Formats: sequence, C-alpha cells, structure tokens
Amino acid sequence: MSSTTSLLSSFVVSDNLIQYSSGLIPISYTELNLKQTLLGGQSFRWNEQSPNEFIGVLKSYIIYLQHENENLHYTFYTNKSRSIDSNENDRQNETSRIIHNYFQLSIKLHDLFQQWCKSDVRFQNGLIPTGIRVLDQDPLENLISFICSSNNNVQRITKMVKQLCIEYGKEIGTINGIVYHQFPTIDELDKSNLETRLRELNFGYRARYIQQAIKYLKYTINDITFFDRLKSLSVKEARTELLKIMGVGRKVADCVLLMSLGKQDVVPVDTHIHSIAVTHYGQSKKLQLNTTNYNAISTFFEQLWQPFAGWAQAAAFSNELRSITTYKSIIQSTSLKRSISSYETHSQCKLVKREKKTFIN
DNA sequence: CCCTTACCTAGGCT
DNA sequence: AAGCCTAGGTAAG
Repeated sequence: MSSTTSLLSSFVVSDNLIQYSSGLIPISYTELNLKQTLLGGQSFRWNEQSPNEFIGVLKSYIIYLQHENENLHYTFYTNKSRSIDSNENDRQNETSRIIHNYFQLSIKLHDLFQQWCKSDVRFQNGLIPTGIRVLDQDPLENLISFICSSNNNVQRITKMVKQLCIEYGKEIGTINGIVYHQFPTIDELDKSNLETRLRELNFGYRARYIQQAIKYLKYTINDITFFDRLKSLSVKEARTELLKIMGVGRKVADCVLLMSLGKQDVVPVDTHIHSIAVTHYGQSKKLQLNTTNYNAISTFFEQLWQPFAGWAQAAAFSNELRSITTYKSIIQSTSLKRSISSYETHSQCKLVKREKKTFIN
C-alpha cells in the first residue's frame, strides 16, 4: 500500500495500482453539478468521498474526480498488469477524451437552459436546478443496471450493480479499503448458473431477466457492434430492437437510448416524471402508466423541452428527488392530451412480445 | 387497446 | 412485533 495526497484527501492506494494520468478542466458549477449528476440515479457506480470528491470506474480505470474553484480535476488509476502506453502525452489525450465524452462537455447547459426557459416557466422561475448533465455511459452497463432498477430504489440498485461487478468483473485495485472492479463483459456474464447466483445475491426476479438478456445478446444478436448499430438507427427503430430484450420495457429502453446511445431528446417516463407531469403540468392523476399514457407524457415533454429534452428531464427529475413535494404546485393549463401521438404501432408491439416469448434458455 | 396481477427484496412505517 | 407499503417496471394474461 502507498499513500498519495490529493488536493483535499489522502489516498491509500493498493500496490497493484499506478497513477495513469491526471488533468484539469475549467468548468463552472452551473455547467456541472458533480453530486447531482453522478448520484442522481443515472449511474450507480460512484462513491462520494466528500461533497466535491468522487471515485468511480470507467472502462478499466478507477477515476478520482474533484470539482473545486470551477475546475474539474481528474486522476486515473489503473492496474499495473495492464499494458501501459509509455507516451505520457497520449495518456493525457486519452484520459481527457474519456472525461469529455463521459460528461458530454461539448454540450453547453447554459445554452440549453435558455432554450428551455422560453417554453417552460418552471425553468424561467428557477425551480429546476442547473449543472445536471446526462452522462454518456457504457450501453451494457446501463442496460443491466436499469433492468435492475425495476420496482426498486437507488440504494438497492447500487448494491446490486456493485455485487455484479464484484462477482463477475475484473478487479482493478483498492483505494481507501474499497475494491474497484470493471463492469463485467457479456462473456464474463455468460455463465450457466448466472440466474441462480444472482438470486442468491438477492436480485429477485431480475436475475432471470439478466440471464435472458445476456443469452440474447450473446447468442441471438451475436454482434459486438450491436449497440453501435443502434446509435445509427432512428429512435423508434433502436427502441424496437431494445424492447426485444427480456426485462426491457419502454422505460428501460428509453434510459438506454438517452444515456448510452446519444438520443438526447428521449424522455424516459418513470413514476417521478409521471408525478411531475401530474403535479406541475396538468396531467390527470388517475391516468396510470400504460403504453398510450407513456407516449403522451413522453411526447409532451419532448416537445416542450426540445432540443435535448432528455437533458431537461434529468434536471427536472433531480429536482423532484430533492424537493419531495415541499412546495405547492402551480398547475399549468397546458394539456397533455393535445400532444398525444402514438408512434409505436400495434404490430410492432406484438412482434416484440412474440420474439421475447420464443427465446428459450 | 386497456386493465390486472405477479414478481424479489430491503427498509421504513404503523 | 408482524404486517403493510413502496422503491426510477415488466411480462403475461
């Protein structure tokens, strides 16, 4: 074990780790709120060290982040056994690119907020916090994590994802007594007893979904470029493909589209967004979330918040999590019914179900 | 198309 | 203290 001192904390780093590269990106707190972005329910892989310090895993790196004085500092650690590029300049370029891509820093929240203010008084009135970014995450990790999210809470999802990484992912190293693992690959998850083991780990009925999803990706899809191909499809086409995966319904599909496939306008509708629609945008309380209502709410927000409606959703969602109905709502006269448009045909839904049904093992 | 129901579990609440 | 409820849903009927 060796000790390193960062700006705020001292680290105890295991001997099998090396500091790979580090850097700094100037960015204001209105462009990046690290806590709300990393712990707001998009990713389940970050540990908070202090209010401005986080440690998590991206690819084969353990990454330490600190946001201080309008600068985002990052330090990458990796396992010594990994073949390391000896060129320091290359390493700096690589790590800088990873951070830029993960936080999608070419997208300026300030500009988006100005757009959203034009059409939504809740943004105008400062009721929605700034600094919340949509992360560009690994599709497989995102998919499996959100399969776990059904009927579940963030704390337990985090625990489950962690268990999955410990059980099946490659170990990277230890920092401050916490062991960090890579997210497992499809091949690493392709075990005959996956479901059994996940049930032992208290995944409940999601264990079967994950087993089925992995088998489907490995043996039916059998294409390592699957997720990349989806990126080049339209939202509707890509969603149809995702819905064929066991355990993936509309909400999980939309999360993957938004957070892993670059579909920035997709608005996943969960119970919170549903509740926001009811509380702040005049949706009827009695409406439950069936396909038609999901479409209505999703389409309504996509039109209200364009462009990058998914980003507005992330901000609005975050607000809902913290406020927990602390203030009375202002019911807008805007009607959701006006924006009803069904873009999922009946035949497509039936096809999806048949495909899922016939997939055995 | 719309509506129900079952599904796992942990933690908070009563 | 044991039972109820809910947490970023989905599949099956």
